[in-house]
Order: sequence, then structure tokens, then C-alpha cells
Amino acid sequence: MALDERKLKILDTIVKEYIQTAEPVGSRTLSKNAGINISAATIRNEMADLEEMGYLYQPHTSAGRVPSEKAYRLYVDQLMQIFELDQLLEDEIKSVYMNYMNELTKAIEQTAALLSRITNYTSLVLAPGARSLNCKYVKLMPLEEENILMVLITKEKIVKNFVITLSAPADEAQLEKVNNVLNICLKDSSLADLSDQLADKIDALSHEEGVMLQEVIPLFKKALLESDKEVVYAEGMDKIFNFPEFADIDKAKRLIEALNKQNVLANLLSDDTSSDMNIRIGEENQVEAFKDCSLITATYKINGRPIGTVGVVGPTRMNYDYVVSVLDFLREELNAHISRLLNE
Amino acid sequence: MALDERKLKILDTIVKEYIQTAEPVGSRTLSKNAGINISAATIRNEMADLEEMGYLYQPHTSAGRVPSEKAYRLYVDQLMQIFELDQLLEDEIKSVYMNYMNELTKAIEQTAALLSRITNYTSLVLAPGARSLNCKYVKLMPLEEENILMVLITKEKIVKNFVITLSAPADEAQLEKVNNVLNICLKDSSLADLSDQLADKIDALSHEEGVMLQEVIPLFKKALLESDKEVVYAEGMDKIFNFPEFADIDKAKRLIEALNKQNVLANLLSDDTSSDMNIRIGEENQVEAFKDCSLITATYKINGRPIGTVGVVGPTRMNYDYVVSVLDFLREELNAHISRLLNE
DNA sequence: GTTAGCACTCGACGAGGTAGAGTGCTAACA
DNA sequence: TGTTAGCACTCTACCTCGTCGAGTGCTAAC
Repeated sequence: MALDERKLKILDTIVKEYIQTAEPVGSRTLSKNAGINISAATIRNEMADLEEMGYLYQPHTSAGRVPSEKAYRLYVDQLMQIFELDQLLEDEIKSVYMNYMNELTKAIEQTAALLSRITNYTSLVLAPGARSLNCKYVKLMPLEEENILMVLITKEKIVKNFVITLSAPADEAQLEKVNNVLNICLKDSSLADLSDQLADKIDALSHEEGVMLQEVIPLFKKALLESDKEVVYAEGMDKIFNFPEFADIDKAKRLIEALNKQNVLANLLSDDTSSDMNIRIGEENQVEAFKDCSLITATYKINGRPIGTVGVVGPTRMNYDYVVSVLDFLREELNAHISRLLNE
Repeated sequence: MALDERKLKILDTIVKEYIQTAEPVGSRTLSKNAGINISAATIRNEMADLEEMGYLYQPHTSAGRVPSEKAYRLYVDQLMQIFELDQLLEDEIKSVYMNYMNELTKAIEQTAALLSRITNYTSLVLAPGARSLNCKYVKLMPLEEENILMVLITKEKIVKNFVITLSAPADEAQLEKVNNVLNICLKDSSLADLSDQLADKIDALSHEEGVMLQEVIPLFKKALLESDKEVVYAEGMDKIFNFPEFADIDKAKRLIEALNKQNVLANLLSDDTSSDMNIRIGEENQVEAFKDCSLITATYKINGRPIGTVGVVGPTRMNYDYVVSVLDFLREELNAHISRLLNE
């Protein structure tokens, strides 16, 4: 059986209706819908076909039809249309990046809050890990005894602090020298390929500061690696309570639990950065707790290389058109913002 | 009517029983309880008295009795006993502070996670605001054009970064000089009484760096003030789903919503630091969303001055003895940890 | 003052009955 | 051949009713 024009139209309407109401859609409701001018009986025949094809199902015999995940997939792939955002909304998004010009970390935090507010779903934002960033400047500062503070400023305007513990108290003058060497080596380099680059450059330089430098470098790398654990900002978790699909306390519990686990979220957001926009519907999600959710994610980039992800979690009955439109715009703004920072 | 020994014993048993089971306690159950050797009928008489006095109530005529908030208050004030923690538990708590010797912020984050883990309730930890801290060292670093980064290291081993935007690009040499003056002025001083102290000291110094210094100081104060918004770490929010009192989705929703609002939590934790340990039961909480919760908080201190709060949120049917015992020990460890940091 | 006995109350739970929404099937129609 | 009206059917939501059991309050005896 083929999906002719009329079947698609009916499916499209059912999906849209169900996204709105969360109630099974009956043939009478549909036939009264503007845009569909066929009788309820005919629609019933079509719906029976669609059910046979796996696009619809009935919660029980005498209920209307509900779209299956297969239907949402079809809807997302073929039927829905991305639209231009309202001007006010665009301005609201842009203003976030205007207001946090000097600190990318804050801008990213605000992105999460914004995204949840404007979509009314739970938002997730994966901040770039250290490995995605580019070093601009490093400063070593003595704390007390063996401890030194390393302040790392990246070209993306992210500031990171690490406390490093040496084997012996640091001499201030020596620290200064090591600091200089480090800066010469690291300046403008990506933090990802630190190892090779550093080794080469340091060999090329005098071995004057040898001992201490030898010690600082692995400690720095270690600290960097630790801080590289990707941070996910999750906002609006309580929004899930607005959806009847989470009226069951156990479902709500499982989802909230998962949303509170950084490692789960980090995996969720970083496991596929191959495409710009990623929509995972229900069972398409690998993580158990998200198997009755949909997750829409978009990657943002530096020079075309993905460094982080923004995303939205909601019921499979999600407002796909709107969320995709928002994420699309948001991602572009975030890209533009970061590239402004880099070229400043 | 007076609360004689026997009534207290009965009340104590009912409270303990109800905390365990969350089920109304009947007279038969009680009379079978070891430690109470009177018949169910006698207990019924006593329970009727206790109900009249407002310590108990019945959900419905043929149910057992449930402790009122007045009963919990009595229990907390007179009946419960703090006990020594298990050695393993003490070691677990201590190890957190051993493992995060160099960064108070991390230690505090870990405290929240630990507290929720060992109590099985939601934990809240209010980190010290900037005003509670003491300056050790300040470093100004040029970023680009008008922007400079200020790194503040406190004696408590908290590192804070502020980006400050000047009216004109900063000259590096001048920045250095301003930095020196700032350090002379700020060294060892409390960040709370910054205003007066700074003004005096700066007047006493040469006006050589005048213009820039005049500009940096208010900007620094402003940044400090902004970062002074107290941060609350909340862990284990999902734990509330384990309690039947939050089986109602609306109740759960309201609490989770409140727990996600930083300002609500900050108020909750900072509104009474007069006593070391604070127990607020149900209606005693000012904030609406917490009126069917109990909140136990303990303040931690620097040199006897309260700077932050650790706390636990749960149903009014909370395991008060245990939570108070844990918080008591935890607070002492945190105090000891901070004073170690200060005297290092 | 304490206890056993007993009638009473009330919620939880399952059975049964009704209303309404929506279906599938059939037969008639264009 | 595709479309439609009509109708019997199915199933849930909701209500009521009756039963069971836990727990009570009261009374009378110890």
C-alpha cells in the first residue's frame, strides 16, 4: 500500500492535532477539520490503512488514533516545515549574546535558560570541553608552598582555573620563567593537540627551566584533562510536569533522575555530532530513560568544527517544527557569537 | 491536661513508627511494640487525649493516628536524641575534605553530593558569598582592548574571576602598577568592608595611578557585588520521589520548581543564621512550596562568624535524629576544614 | 486506673450498570 | 470504483452498591 497525497494529509493533520491536544484523534474530529473535506467514514477507511502500515495505533478499540513513532519520523522527515521566527523572538535570542560579550561561559549558561523559556521544554546545553578551545594566554600564580594557580584564558573568552601541586615549593622567579616558556609554546595553539606540540617546542627551547617545566607540563595536562569533562547545563526540568505523558510519577522520576546525571547528559549530547541537527524520537534514543522522549539537538561550531551542542527534551509528542526552527536560529547565532569573539 | 511520662513515651513511639512507615499508627500496633506494656484500650484513651491536645490527628475515623506538626516540634525539642555517627560514615565525610584540600569551592560542591547520598534526602548547600571572604591576592591581566581579567584569590582558597571593562584600552605597565596598589590595599582584608578600607588606604598612597585606579575600584566593587549573589548547590532532588507524601504529581511539581529557583533557595538558607542548627517543620517554613516539608539547616563559620549553610529538605516525616546528627558532624568538619585552609 | 468486649465508622476494593465516544462493516449511492 | 450514511459493537470512564477489615469509642467488669 502506498502513502498517497490524501493519506499524508490525514497523517499530517493527526500528528498536528495530537501534538496540540495529547488526546487520541477520532474520525469525526478530523472530518470537521478545515482542509479535510471527506466524510468520517472515508477517513476511517484511511485510518485503518495507516494503522496497518504502522503509522497509527489505537490505545483501545473505541478510542481515536494516536501517531506512532514511525509517524513522527515521517512527519519530521517529510511533512513538517521550518519557519521564520517571530521578530521579537529573534531579538530576544540576539540580546543574550549582546549582553554577554565578554564571557562565553555566561553566554552558554544563558542559552540554556533562554531555550527552556522560549520552548517550554527542558533544555540542555553542552559547553565546549577544554580540548575544543584555543589557548590565548596562561598565567601561573603562586598560592602557598607547593600549590600554584594556573589561569588559562582561551581565545574564545573562557577563563579556567587549575590548582596544581608541585613536588616542592615554587620559587617565584623560576615560576615566572616557566610561565614565559609555557606562553611561548601554547600561544594560539589548540588545547586538543597539546601533547605533540608542547614536546616539540619545549625541546627546541633551552633546557634552562628543565626540572620545573618537566613537572608542570604533565600536571597541566592532567588538570586540563580533568576539566575537560564536558559540562551540561540543564534548565527547566520542572517543565516535564506540564505534559500528561509524565503524569505517572514513576515516569517523571526516571526522567528527572536521568536529567540530574551529568554523565548521562554528556553522552546523550556528544554521541553524534556528524549532522547539524539531530532528532531522536522515542526508541531511537539509546539511553533507557529517554525512550519515551524526543530529543532534538543542534551542534554549534568553531571554524566548522563542532564544539558543543544545544538541545531540547520533551515528550515524543513534541512541537517539532517550532523547536527545530528555534534551534536552527539559535545555533547560527551562537556560531556567529563565537566567531565574533575569536576575531576580536 | 499534662504530658506525663507515659504520654510522652506513646507519642515518641508513634512519631518514630510513622517516620519509618508513613502509615497511620493504630493502638494495636503500638501495644505490641516492645517497650510499651499496656493494652490497646488504654493506649486508645491516651491517644484520644493526645489528639485533644493537638499532637495527633486521624486522617479519618477508622484510621490510626498521625503525628501533627506540633508533635514533630515536641519530638525535636524534647524527645529525640543525637547520636554518634558510625565510624565508617565519619570517615566518608572526612575523606571529602581530605580530597579537596586546595579548592574550597569543590569541597563545598562535594559536600552537597555527600549529604544527599548519606541522608537520602535532598541536600542544599549555600556557599559563602564574596562578602564573607578575605582577600589574599589580586591579579589584573589584560585581555583585549578595554577588557581586563581580574583574578581574586581568597585566603579561604576560593578563586574568582571577573572580567572588567574599562573606558579605554589598558596600558600593561600601568595595569601592573594599579595591580600593585590594589594588592597593598586589599591584602588580608575582608571583602565585606571593602569600601571604607579601600578609600582610606588609597588616599594615603600616592595619586600617581590616579585615573585608572579611580576607575578600576568601582568596577571591581560592582563585579564583586554581582558575584556575591549567593550560590546554592542542590543535590538529590529526585530523592523526593521516594516519599509517598510526594506521590501527588502536583506536590512534586511545586517542590521541584521551588528547588530549581536559586533565589528561593538562597533566601531559605540565609534568612536565619542566628543559631547553629535550625529546624523548620511544615508550616514553620515561610516559603509556600516548603510548607509541607521540613528543612534542617546548620551554619558553618569562619572565626565564629557564619558564612554559609548546609541543609536537608524532606517530608515533615523526616528522620530528624539522624539528619541532625549528620549535619552536626558535617558542620564541624567543614568548620575545621576552612580553618585549616586559613591557617595554612 | 486498666482492660476486655462490642458496636460502630470509614476507606479500600471489586462487581455491576450506564453513558458516550469511536470504531468496523454493510449496503446504497454517484 | 470510490464515497458515504447507518448501525451494531466495543471499550473506557464514571458512578453506585456491597463487603471486608482496620481501628475506634464506649461500657462494664476487674
